[in-house]
Amino acid sequence: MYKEITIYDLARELDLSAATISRALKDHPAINKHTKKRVVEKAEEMGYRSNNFASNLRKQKSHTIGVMVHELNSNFITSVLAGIEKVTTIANYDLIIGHSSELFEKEVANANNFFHKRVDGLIAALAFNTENLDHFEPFFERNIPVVFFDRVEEDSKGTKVTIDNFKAGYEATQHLAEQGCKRIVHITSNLRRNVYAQRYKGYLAALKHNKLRFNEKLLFINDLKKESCIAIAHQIAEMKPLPDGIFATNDLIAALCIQVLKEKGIRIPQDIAVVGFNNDTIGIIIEPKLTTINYPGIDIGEVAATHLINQLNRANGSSNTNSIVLKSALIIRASSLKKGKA
Amino acid sequence: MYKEITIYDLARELDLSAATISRALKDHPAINKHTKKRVVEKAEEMGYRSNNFASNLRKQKSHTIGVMVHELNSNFITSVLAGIEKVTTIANYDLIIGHSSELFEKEVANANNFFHKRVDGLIAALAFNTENLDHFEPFFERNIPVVFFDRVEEDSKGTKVTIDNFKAGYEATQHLAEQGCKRIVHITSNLRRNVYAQRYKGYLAALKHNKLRFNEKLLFINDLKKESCIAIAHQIAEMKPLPDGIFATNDLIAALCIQVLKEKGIRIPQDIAVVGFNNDTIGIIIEPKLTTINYPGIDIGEVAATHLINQLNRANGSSNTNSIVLKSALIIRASSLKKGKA
DNA sequence: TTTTAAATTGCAACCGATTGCATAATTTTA
DNA sequence: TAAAATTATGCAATCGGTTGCAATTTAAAA
Repeated sequence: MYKEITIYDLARELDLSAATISRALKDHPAINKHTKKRVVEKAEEMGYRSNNFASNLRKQKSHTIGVMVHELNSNFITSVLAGIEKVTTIANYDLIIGHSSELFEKEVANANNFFHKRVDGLIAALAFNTENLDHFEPFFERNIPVVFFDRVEEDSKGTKVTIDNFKAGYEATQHLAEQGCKRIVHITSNLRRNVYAQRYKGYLAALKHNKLRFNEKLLFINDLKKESCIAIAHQIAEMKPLPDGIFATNDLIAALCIQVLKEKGIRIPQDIAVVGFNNDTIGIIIEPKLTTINYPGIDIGEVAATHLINQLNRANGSSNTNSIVLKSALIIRASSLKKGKA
Repeated sequence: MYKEITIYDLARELDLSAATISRALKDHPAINKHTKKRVVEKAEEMGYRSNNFASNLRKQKSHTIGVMVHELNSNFITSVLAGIEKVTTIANYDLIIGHSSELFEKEVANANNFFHKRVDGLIAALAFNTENLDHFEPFFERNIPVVFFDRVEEDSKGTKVTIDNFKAGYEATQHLAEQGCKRIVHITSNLRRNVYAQRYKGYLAALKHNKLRFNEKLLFINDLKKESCIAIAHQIAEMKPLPDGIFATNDLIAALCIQVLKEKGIRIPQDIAVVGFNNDTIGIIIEPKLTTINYPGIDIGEVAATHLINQLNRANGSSNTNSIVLKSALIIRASSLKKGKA
C-alpha cells in the first residue's frame, strides 16, 4: 500500500516542527525565506500532497462552491458554467455541479446535498416547477451566500444575476412588428418563472406599442420538451388565418418550428418570420438562420461567480447587492427578415 | 454565528459516548435498536449534519469520483454524465467534473487536481491532443481505479469502455456505398485518437469491400471546430468531380456541411448523401434529417460508473477487465437516401 | 445459583493541518 | 555590554468522526 507523505514526515526529515512546515508551505510571512525554500523542495522531492480534509476540518471551510442548474444540455448553461469555472479556478475554489433535470424534488435533493457537503456558497438557477425556496433557507440562516441567475425569484433573498427579459421580449416582438408581422405567436413556458413572465410582458408591451391586439390563441405555453414543441408547430401550421410571426422563448423551439413549418410548405420568413432566444449554435445550423436574442452565458457565469467570491472574501459574508442586470441584444438573421436585409 | 451540532453534542444530550452515536448513526449492528432510534431522532431534532471532512480524514477515503471530459457542449458527453450520475448517486458517491476544453495541458491540470483531491476513482475521456498518459501514472501507482471511455488509449492500463468504432465506420460507409456513392468523403479528426482511427479504418475497409479506390483528397482531418468544418464544406463544394457521399465523424460537422452545401445549390442527398455520427438532436433539426450512428452515451456512462464502483467495492481494488464494448447502430434518415426509403 | 456466552457501550488513540501563544535566536538601540 | 525590539520557530490544543479493544451489562446455559 502506498503511504502518503504528511507534514510530519517533512518535519522529521528537515528537523523542523510541523507548524513550521505548514506555515512554510503556505508562504506565511513569519517563516524564513531560506527555510521556505528547503521545505518546498523537500515536499516536491518526497511527493507530498496536502490533505484537504484535514485542512477543511480545521478551517471549517470547504472551499467549495455548489452550482445548481436545471439542465446541462444547453449552450446557455454550459456557457454559464464555463464563466463560473473561469473565475472560481483563479480564486482556487472547487466546484460541485448538480442538475435538477427541471424537477423540483431533484432541486431540493441537490440543495440538501450541497448543504451536507458544506459548500461555502451557492450559485443556482431554479428548476422549471420550483414552487418555493424553502430548501435554500438553511443557507440563508447560516449566512451562506447564494447567487441566483437566469431563473430567479424576484423578491427572494440572495443576489440575482439576470438580463432585462422584459426589454429582450419587447425588442424581439418589436422587430417582428417592424417586419410587418400582425399576428405574432409567442411560444413560452411556465409564467411562474421570471424569465418567461418578463419576456411575455415585453411581448405584450410591444404589441400594444404597435397597436396590435393580443390574441390568446397566439400564446402557447409548454414544458419546453422536444415533443410538445413539435406538436405546437403542427398546431400553428393549421391555424387560420396563418400567423405571420413567431417569437419563441428559446432557440430549440424556434428551430423545431422552422423545421416543421417548412415541411408543411410554409416559407420562412416570407410566410412566417421567426425569432428565437439565447443564441445557441443551432441557430446557425437551421435554414434560414435564426434571428435571436444574444444571452451572454459566459458573462452571466463570470459575474455570478465573481460576486459570490467577493462576498466570501468579505468577513461578514453579507452582501448589499440585490440584483445585477447584464446586457442582452437582438441578433438579426434571415429567419425574420421579410423586408430583406436591415 | 451558527454553531454546528456534532456527535459530541448528541452524546452529551443522550448521556452516551460519541462512539455509540457514531455507530448508531451508521446503523452499526452492535448498537441496540432502541438506542439507535433515540440517536437518530435526537440528531434530526437538533439538526445534526455529519462532517464529511472529519470522516474522510479518518477513513482515508474521499468517496468521490472524478470525471474528466473533453467538452461539456455535446449531447453525447452530457448523456454520458447523466449515465454516470445515475449510478453514482445510487451508490452514494460524489462526483467532480473537470473538462479539458480539448487541451492536453488542462487535462493534465485536471488530473493533478483530482489527484490532489484524492478521488477514489477516475472516469476519463482523453483530450484531442493528449500525447501520453503520464498524468495518470500517480493513479495507477496507487491502485486508484481508472476507467476510460470513448477516447481511449488502446494499450493503456485501466479499463476501457467503447463501442466498436471500426464496425460503425464500416457500416456508415457501406450504407453510402449501397446508396450508389462512389466518391465518398470522410471528414474526421486526429487519427492519433482511437475513435477517429478506427472509424477511418472501417471507412477504408468498406471502400475496399465495394471495390472503391481510396483517394486521399477525399480525406479531411480537422480540429472539429465550427470554423474549420465550414471551411471544409466550402472546399468540398468546389471539388471536381463533386463527391457524392460524406461520412462525417460527428453530427455537427455533418450538419454544417449540409447547410453550406445547400447554400451552394447542392442537393442533399441527391447530389451528395451525408452520414454523421453520435445521434445528436441537431440531426433532426437539419433539413434533410441526418443519417447517423447511434452512440448510446447513457449506456456508456452507466457501464463505466458501474464498473468503477464494483472495482472500488472489491478490497484489492484491482480489475481483471480490460475493455468493454457496447453496441452502436446505424440510424437511417433522409440525408443519405438517394434511392428512396430503405 | 454459578458459569459462559452474547449483546451493548465506552475509552482513547487516531487521521493531518492549522494557529494562538510562548520561547528562542538574532539584530538593533541605548 | 545590557536592554529592547525583531525575527523565526516550536508547543500543544483543536477540528469531528472512526474503530480496535476493553469493560460492562444482560441473557442463556449448566
